[in-house]
Amino acid sequence: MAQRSAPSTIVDVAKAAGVSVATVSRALRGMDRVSPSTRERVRRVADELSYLASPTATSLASGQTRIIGVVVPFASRWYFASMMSAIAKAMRDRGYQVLLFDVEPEPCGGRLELTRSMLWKRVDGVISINVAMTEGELELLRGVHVPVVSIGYDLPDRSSVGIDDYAAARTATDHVLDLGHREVAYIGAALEPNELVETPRERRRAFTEAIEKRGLPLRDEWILATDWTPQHAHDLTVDLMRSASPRPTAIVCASDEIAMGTCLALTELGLGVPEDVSVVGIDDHTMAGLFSLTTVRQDFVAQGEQAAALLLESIAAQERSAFQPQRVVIDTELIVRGSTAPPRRQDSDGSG
Amino acid sequence: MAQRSAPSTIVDVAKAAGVSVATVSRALRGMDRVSPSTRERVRRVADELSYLASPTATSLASGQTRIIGVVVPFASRWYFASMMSAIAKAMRDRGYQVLLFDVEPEPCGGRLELTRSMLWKRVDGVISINVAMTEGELELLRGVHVPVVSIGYDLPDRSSVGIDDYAAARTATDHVLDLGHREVAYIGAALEPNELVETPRERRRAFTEAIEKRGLPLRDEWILATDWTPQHAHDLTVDLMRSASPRPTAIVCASDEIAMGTCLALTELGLGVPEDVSVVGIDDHTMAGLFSLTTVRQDFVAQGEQAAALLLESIAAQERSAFQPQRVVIDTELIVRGSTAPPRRQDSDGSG
DNA sequence: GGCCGGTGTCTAAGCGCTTGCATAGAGGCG
DNA sequence: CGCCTCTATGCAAGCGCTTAGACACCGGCC
Repeated sequence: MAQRSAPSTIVDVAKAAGVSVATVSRALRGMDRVSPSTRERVRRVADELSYLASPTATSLASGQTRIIGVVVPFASRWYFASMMSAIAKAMRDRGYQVLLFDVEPEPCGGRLELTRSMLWKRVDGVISINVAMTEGELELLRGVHVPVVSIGYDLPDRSSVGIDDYAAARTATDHVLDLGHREVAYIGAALEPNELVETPRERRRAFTEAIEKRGLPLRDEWILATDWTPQHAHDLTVDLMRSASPRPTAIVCASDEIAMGTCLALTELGLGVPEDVSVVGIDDHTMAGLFSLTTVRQDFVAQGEQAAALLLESIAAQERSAFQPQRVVIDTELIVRGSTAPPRRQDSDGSG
Repeated sequence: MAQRSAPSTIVDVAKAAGVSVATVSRALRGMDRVSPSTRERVRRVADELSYLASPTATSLASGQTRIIGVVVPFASRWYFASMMSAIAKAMRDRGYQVLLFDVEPEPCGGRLELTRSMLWKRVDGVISINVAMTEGELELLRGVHVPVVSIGYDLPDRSSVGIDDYAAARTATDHVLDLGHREVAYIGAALEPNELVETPRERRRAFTEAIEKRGLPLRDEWILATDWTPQHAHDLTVDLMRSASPRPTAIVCASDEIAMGTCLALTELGLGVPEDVSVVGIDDHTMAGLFSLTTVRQDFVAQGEQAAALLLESIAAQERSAFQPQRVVIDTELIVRGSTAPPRRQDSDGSG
């Protein structure tokens, strides 16, 4: 007589357990005001009927979807994919699922903007990874009362997690400086027009300040800006090494992908890494080991965890309307591999 | 008097337009049995109230979530991230959102299995990218009546899209063979225990058959299997080139990531690509150009589009309970870059 | 003029939960 | 022994939509 076809609802469980649906709901969700024996019985019956609360019904009634959105500018790029994956895992552990908002720009035209229909009553919160939110989007998010935490940059009145970009780039630069390099170039990222995104600026500032701190000359033509792609970095490196005289003996890269492009370019030009040129990156990319790349590692898992935690806090706080934004900074770590070494002894030193 | 705070519901629109909620629902969803004038009025009122149907309520009432799940074994790897991104875009164009099911194996233990709670009443369908479904999962999917389309492999009684793995690998192999290479190695992927996943097997078979077709000897020790990572490919390449005698003059790789690992290894060993060894891959990875990699390109956008289309068909067909699985094969294309060239003239040819 | 088939619209019954409030017992207390 | 306080449970009103079926109205037809 048991209906194997139709999945059982809370009503079935209530009937089978001889209680009201309200009690079933309470019992199964671990709320108080349910006697231990009733709870146990309800649980057993629910199990037997392999009852599972309908998420859509639950959402409608409770107003919560247990889904969060993750906004990324380029879902297929390594950094974003890695971060997304880390977030998805952290969220899964907390009982949430992740909706993908890939706002990658179409060939023509700017990136996709978040809309009310993507968010409203759809997600309990949003994690935005390094995407410069427009003023309109920020207002939208405020309007639909969706908490946000940002990764990699800060949003007004929102929690955020990220690494210390300045410190990471400073560590990378100081590393080659400590090895004795004095002719050091920097390949970074183009500065974003959006003021909120500080990574390109901060990393570059760290580089220039590290150079200046040692009293070394700062050459503008040795500070290059990419679109973060290895290809672009490759091309810039070729130009740089062809035209510069003297040539830099070390190149600090704002990311490992940039560094990989640079390494490939150097090899192509017949320059040895690190014999002729040292290269250091930031990230600890999956392929960094392959390139023997010295780098400053950032921890995706930790960032995903923190972002998840902060978002849930924001959600909870919103309900109590008692929200205090927080900033969490995750440590980075210098990983020394084979792409950096002291500069080759110069026959001409210039000094004296 | 207008409540800017509370978002308007269908009831508000109905009142303001002087019709019943049923009419609003019909009018807004473009159903028939609504007079043009009424429809127009309802539309205008809805606009004015900036009404948006609550997705949770709609889902509860209609039984559809307009969300699909994408199952990937490693969300952060390039292939999966690219495919996911393509799917997300194709689905977005069709009014669906994408829920991420990253089933990446934990350090210890197998991969995460899909559960009823991840699927039931949550997604209208699932696209599974190259993940070997267990028998339990297949049954689960059947049980919850969630249509599935698979990418990169076939599932019994379900639609699928993919490239012709055999043809792709055959093209790659024939390419180096046509260039005159006779000492050719293959670095592929370990064969999956799951019978459904044929990519590793098919690509390898294409290689061996191409070799045999030309009457060339097949050396087992020149057929290597990786876990798809460049690092593994790198290590295998180093071993191969150190131990083999004679050495292969060309290496066919089952993917571009493998090919990149191989190229890096060769460079490290002081071997030129393509002067000493030609390398060909499959995929046309974002970084393939950087490595000047000759490769067989596969089109992610087309695959994502097709998968989306097939899934929507499956969903529609399921409602009419008239489903016919389909298999769509997307063409691949040889992209010749600089990593392949005729073999260097051998002083010893061995022949006669 | 009565009958009929369309249209356009409404009524109301769900969809399957959550939750505020009412209530029935069970003790504890004076 | 009556009264009050708690605790465990039930009742029922939502949550905001979809949709089957009822119904009114209209013109056309014999």
